[in-house]
Amino acid sequence: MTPRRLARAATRSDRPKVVYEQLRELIVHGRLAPGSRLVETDIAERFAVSRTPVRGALQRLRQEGYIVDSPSMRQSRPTVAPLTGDDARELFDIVGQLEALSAYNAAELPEPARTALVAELATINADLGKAAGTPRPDHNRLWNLDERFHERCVEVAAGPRLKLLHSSIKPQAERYERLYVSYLAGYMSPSLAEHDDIIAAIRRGDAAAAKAAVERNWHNAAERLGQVIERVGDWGRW
Amino acid sequence: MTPRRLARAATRSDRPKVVYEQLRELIVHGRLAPGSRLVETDIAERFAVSRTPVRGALQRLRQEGYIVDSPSMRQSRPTVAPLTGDDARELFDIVGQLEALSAYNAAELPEPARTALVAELATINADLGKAAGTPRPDHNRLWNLDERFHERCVEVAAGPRLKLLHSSIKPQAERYERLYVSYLAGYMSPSLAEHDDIIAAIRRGDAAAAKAAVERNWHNAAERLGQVIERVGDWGRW
DNA sequence: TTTGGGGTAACTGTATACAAATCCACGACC
DNA sequence: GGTCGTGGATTTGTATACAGTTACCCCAAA
Repeated sequence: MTPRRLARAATRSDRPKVVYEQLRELIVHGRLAPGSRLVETDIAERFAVSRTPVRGALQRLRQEGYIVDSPSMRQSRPTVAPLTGDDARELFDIVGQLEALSAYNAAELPEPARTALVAELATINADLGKAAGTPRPDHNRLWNLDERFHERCVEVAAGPRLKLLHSSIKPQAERYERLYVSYLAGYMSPSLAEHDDIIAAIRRGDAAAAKAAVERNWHNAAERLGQVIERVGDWGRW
Repeated sequence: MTPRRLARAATRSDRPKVVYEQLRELIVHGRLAPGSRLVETDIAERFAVSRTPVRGALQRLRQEGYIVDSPSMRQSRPTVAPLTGDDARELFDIVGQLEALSAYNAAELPEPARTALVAELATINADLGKAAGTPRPDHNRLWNLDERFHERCVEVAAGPRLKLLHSSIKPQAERYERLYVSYLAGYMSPSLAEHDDIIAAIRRGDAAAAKAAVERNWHNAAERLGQVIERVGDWGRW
């Protein structure tokens, strides 16, 4: 990957966005470990831009929770946010609440769109079941399918505000999911059943049930993940 | 008010924050009308700082939804976000979901804290009832009490992430509430009863009920507000 | 009177120089 | 040997100059 050229080639007003996306990618995929210090000048040099667009990207990452300021001093020293069990639980509950609202709206969608969505979700979940059933499941594929399942509801049914919020928070859950997906692969079958509940509720237009089903799915996921984290240990704390 | 001196006196690393807070205050209180253009140079001059901290403040306001970019062009021209019925409904539902999660946690609080919170909420709601019962209610006082009622749950029971999210979204609901509070004063009694439901659920430690009660409260508030907006007309659109 | 085009003014994006504040290491003194 | 202080290096915060783009205004022509 050659970030230098990407950022340079970017048109004027996209530079902060490009830097933001690249950094986020690095954080989510763990290439920037929790606790790492982010130095403006280093980043600027690395992407071949000045500190100005870098500042924009960092501020956004900070506001969205990907990076935090070192606790000690008044002058802010941004570091990659740590991954802890408590944070995971809170984060998953929040994402669950937001996606639950989407599901609520999805269940109230007018008829042609709703059936289409249900069909789509059913297909994805079936694929997910098949992928999980194989002897050595492809973790990346599992994650992608699960991701798409949740994403579709939001894309179709959420309003602009909800979409914005979701897109800024969801990737942070991705940090945890990507790290622990190998440990979580064994817990797929309850998740599959929960997805079926969601689909059924949306199909019959039962908004309250759809909402509750999504909340359950995420709350259970938080519990499963929390247990795994406690077993394996936190990252970025000691 | 003399913003010049405020921003100047602020210590180095607080300047963007001060500008942010002042601008947000102006927007929330309607002194900056929906659709107004925000020009970096003007703001910088007004607060007697350079464009750099102003940019930080604007970026934050944009990300939180207080300002939007003029629809047409690639270069961003920030304007104060319009107020519409649809947006109000979506916004209130989101805030409701977040506060519902807080209430859920509040109902699971360990014992000394929970009783204290319940007592506090009961007092506030009683004051609210008294204030609403007087012949010519003080709208500002009504709003403050209602605000405090909702705020306490979050302060006591929410985790750091939830608090952060809430503090960035809630003031946007405030924009609507402050504008329409005079029209909404007549609808206080259902809201009072809904508050009582919340208090009762937390008191008996019924987390699910507390969550549902908060969601109902906000969803109904969204409906009441939506009707008022449709009657009175949107702001910032025509 | 309205519409189209060109030119100018205004505003934002970027880069960079400078100032202030913190951290780190080294050394002196107890 | 340990601890505290001081000086330099590092890094962020701020201001400002410059470049590129957009919008607006004015004037001419239909």
